[in-house]
Amino acid sequence: MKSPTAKQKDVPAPRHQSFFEDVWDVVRQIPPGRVTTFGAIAKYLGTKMSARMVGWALNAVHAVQPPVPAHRVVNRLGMLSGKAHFSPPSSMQEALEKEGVLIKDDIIRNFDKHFWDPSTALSL
DNA sequence: ATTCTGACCTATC
DNA sequence: TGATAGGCCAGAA
Repeated sequence: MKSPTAKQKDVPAPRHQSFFEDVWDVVRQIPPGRVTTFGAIAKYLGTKMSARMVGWALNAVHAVQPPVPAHRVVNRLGMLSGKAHFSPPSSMQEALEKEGVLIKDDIIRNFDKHFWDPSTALSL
């Protein structure tokens, strides 16, 4: 049944999930000990996607469920750009080191080695 | 309604 | 060689 005058606000059935959810979904698929970049996620979602939105998506991760391992997402240079947004900031580095990722000067060592590309991993 | 910013990346001068 | 501008979507003032 449906309410004639109801706006159906409890029916969150968007044709395509918000861009944010798409990003979170990809980030959640990042295996431990691996890291990815904003551009990689953006490119995987679509060329029309800009890396900027990926960052904004993670910006709203603070109240999303299930939790998103945003600490595995870094910029193309492998530097913990979002480190300052963690609580505490060192939490991001600790989380990565805990998974076996060496970090020096807020930059991931062997970044290309830990680099996890969704287009390749989730590649059809 | 408009304006601005935001954890980026790529291209061009 | 470095610096600058543009691009994309969403949320807040």
